[in-house]
Amino acid sequence: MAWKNPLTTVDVAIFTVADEALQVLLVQRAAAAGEPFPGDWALPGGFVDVERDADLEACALRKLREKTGVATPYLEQLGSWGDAKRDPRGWSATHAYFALIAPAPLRADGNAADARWFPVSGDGVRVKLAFDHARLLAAAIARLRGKVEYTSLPAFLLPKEFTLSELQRAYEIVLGRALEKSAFRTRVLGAGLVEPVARTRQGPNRPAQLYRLRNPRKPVFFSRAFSPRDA
Amino acid sequence: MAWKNPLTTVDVAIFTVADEALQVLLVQRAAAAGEPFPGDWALPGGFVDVERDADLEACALRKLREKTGVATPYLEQLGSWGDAKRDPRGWSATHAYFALIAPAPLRADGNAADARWFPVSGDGVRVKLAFDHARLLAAAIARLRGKVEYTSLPAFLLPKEFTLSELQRAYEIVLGRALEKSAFRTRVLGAGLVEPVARTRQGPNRPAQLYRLRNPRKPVFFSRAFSPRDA
DNA sequence: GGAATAGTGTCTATTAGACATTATTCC
DNA sequence: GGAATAATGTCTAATAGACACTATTCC
Repeated sequence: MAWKNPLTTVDVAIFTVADEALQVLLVQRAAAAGEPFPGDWALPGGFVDVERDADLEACALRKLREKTGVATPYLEQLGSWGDAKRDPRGWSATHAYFALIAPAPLRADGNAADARWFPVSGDGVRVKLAFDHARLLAAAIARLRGKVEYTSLPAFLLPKEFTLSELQRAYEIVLGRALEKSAFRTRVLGAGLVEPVARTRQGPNRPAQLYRLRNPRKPVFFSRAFSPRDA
Repeated sequence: MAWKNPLTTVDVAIFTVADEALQVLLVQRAAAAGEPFPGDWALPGGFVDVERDADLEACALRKLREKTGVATPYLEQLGSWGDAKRDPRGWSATHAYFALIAPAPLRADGNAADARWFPVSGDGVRVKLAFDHARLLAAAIARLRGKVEYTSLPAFLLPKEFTLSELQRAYEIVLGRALEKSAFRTRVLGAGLVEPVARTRQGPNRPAQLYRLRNPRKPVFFSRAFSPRDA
């Protein structure tokens, strides 16, 4: 192989919903000499380890597990970005994924000395990101918002059991706009996306039926988007 | 960098519609000694050239141009596949794209001694493909079929000017099922996807209005899929 | 006029959206 | 009973699908 070969990394945009906001997990880069973007915040990621990672998805899952302990997220490939300039060390290409998980405490161990949830505002976060991660994150947010219009993705941002109101709230947080309750329920129940469990959520008011995903691995696609009106 | 780094390639699934079928462009691999999969058919692609390719998309466009001469196709990133075994030369990752172009004569020059259109049948072609290209091609076909339900992608498989009947036929070929004429026209015209040009297609019957894309760069997304009935 | 395809009109069924109403709990 | 949220019902507007019908060319 007489070829100069690009560097290969995997980065993961990990989302959840907490505190009434969409949150993304960022890690702080080491301040060691020679490291690019020392101290900056970045999406969890890094070089593919050809000894440990069987394939790209396994690599993404490993990075997610190292930061959150979550082993079975919703994981989707976002795309890849590669050019001569995005990494000061040379021509590099990253395989970007995005993951949706229920709110989870972060693992402080390992090399992830500093991992934190950041609320999403607009098409990014308020801190400057390393590499071209602002671009990756914007793409992840756009993909998520786009798919939420016609899929069940927000269900993966919630704990295993949830009420329809909580699900609707997750949709509204990601979309940034209110949805009509009746239409929302008809749609969700009609799609067979969830099934009721024999428990209710108690509160200072009428208890709410709890549901769980009928298929916790696969999202459901609706044949119509929400609010075609504004389209 | 003490890292063993994966090999990096770009592959492109190039589609068109001709002879009443969806066609994909394949190239025959060299039979030289040491080359993997000698003589097998494969998607056009190969190693990223860090000297010539500014970024991944430029690399994909270069490969498309080398085979077809087309410079401005509809080009979309399909995803990436990387693992330890897909290339006998070592851990490799490919960035896959898919392109839609109007029927075009192939360029016989260059290293593409043998490039041919193959009709798509089912989720692939009838010849055995090199590497994991059968998997890539199946993913490309699935993506195309899926998006055709709710986008204007088939318009990119036609020449610059076309009639609504020709556009409908392109949809039907990709989808593999008939569409209702009236609903189709209402939808296409209502979406403002095309605009009439001051010419008609003559034939042994009533001439048909010719249209062109209003925006030849960007696809249109419909808010509803075709035939939600069967969904 | 006949064949062939282009293009339009009418009707119905489905369903999202808006909004009102009823239901069930805690205090 | 009052507050709060859950859950359902009713009405309307939009539109896809089915299918019939009209229009325009060549022969």
